[in-house]
Amino acid sequence: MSLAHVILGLLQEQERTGYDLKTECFDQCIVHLWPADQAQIYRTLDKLEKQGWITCTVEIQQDRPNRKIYRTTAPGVAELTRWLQTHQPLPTLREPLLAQLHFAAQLPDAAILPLLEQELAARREKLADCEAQRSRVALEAAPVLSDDGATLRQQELRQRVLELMIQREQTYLEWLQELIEAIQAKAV
Amino acid sequence: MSLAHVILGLLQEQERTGYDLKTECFDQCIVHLWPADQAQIYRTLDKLEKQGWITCTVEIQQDRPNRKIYRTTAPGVAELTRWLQTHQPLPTLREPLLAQLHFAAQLPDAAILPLLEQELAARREKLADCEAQRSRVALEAAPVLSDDGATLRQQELRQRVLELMIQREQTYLEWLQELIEAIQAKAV
DNA sequence: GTCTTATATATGATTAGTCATATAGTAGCA
DNA sequence: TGCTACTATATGACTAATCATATATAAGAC
Repeated sequence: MSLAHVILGLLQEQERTGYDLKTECFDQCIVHLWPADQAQIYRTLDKLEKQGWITCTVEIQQDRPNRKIYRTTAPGVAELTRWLQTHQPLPTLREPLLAQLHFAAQLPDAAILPLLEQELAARREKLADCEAQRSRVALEAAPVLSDDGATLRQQELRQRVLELMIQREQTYLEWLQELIEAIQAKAV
Repeated sequence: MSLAHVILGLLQEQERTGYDLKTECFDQCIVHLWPADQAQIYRTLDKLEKQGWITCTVEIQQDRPNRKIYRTTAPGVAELTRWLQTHQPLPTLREPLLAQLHFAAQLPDAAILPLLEQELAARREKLADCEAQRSRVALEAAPVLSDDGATLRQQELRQRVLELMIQREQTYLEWLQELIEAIQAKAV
């Protein structure tokens, strides 16, 4: 399961609580990479702890609920390193809109077009989100110009990953727009 | 659940058995659109039948196991039409390689490159598969030039869907190649 | 004679992911 | 005073998907 390894990766960067993981990582930078909900994060933390790949210390707080701060162990880091070098099978992607279009020929234009328009709007939002994230990573990168090579390399790799996600969304958007135009021009 | 609707769409085209669905549809044209394994197909057929959206008749065969031939019912077609016009939320995609790269900065080039090369090979295979399918659909389309508009529209839509899948794979491949070159040139 | 492949359906077990809800204290707002 | 929002963890219930295996017959390969 890759979620476990993503969490391992995040905890290796920095010790964190489940809440931190959710609000700082999964809701922000990891959303488009590996979405995970709160329940799954906490359950995976339990699993990782039982595996011995992470440990936790409880921080008792007076004004707020106690926090369980997790960090990686030596076997955890070893497992992460192993996973990082292991080729994963291509993800199976299921795109509802494409499945719909595969069967949509019988529908009139007036039924197909709204579907495409809604997808267009949703995709534009996602693209904007990825672009905003790219800007944030770029800003992070600036102050580290004098930093060590590893950090630079990380920024560069993450930028590239974002770049791909943005390009893919752009491809999708252009395709959608062309399809909409073709249908409007009665070419489909 | 969209699998149910994909099956509904396939059965509306033509009556079929679970085995037909698996071998003719899901293993061939639907693989890259909505992969499904045999167990899931049979269980979904049961569910659709209980829902009253499909019915089946058993064909008794002497030399081979009996076949359960499924077809859509009127409520089933109505449900398909409703679904075809209902906007579905964007799929959440989880790409293991991108997740790995997000954390891969610490790895030496010699560890990252094989990962990228393996992905490249797998993606090339997938692209070839999609392109082969596009050729098949194009061949199907040729004899129907004189056919009714609905069939032409269907071919056109399916071509467009395939076109997008191909474009997305090409984008991915180009990105991968650029990344490999950048790493080899020590630019990352 | 055995092994594999094709035809055909069914089910048990498990994992991964989602949705909802519970608990519990603090802080700010109206 | 009550309402909402934030911090923080936990669990029950469920769906979707995957993996393995069972059953049964026939045809063809070696």
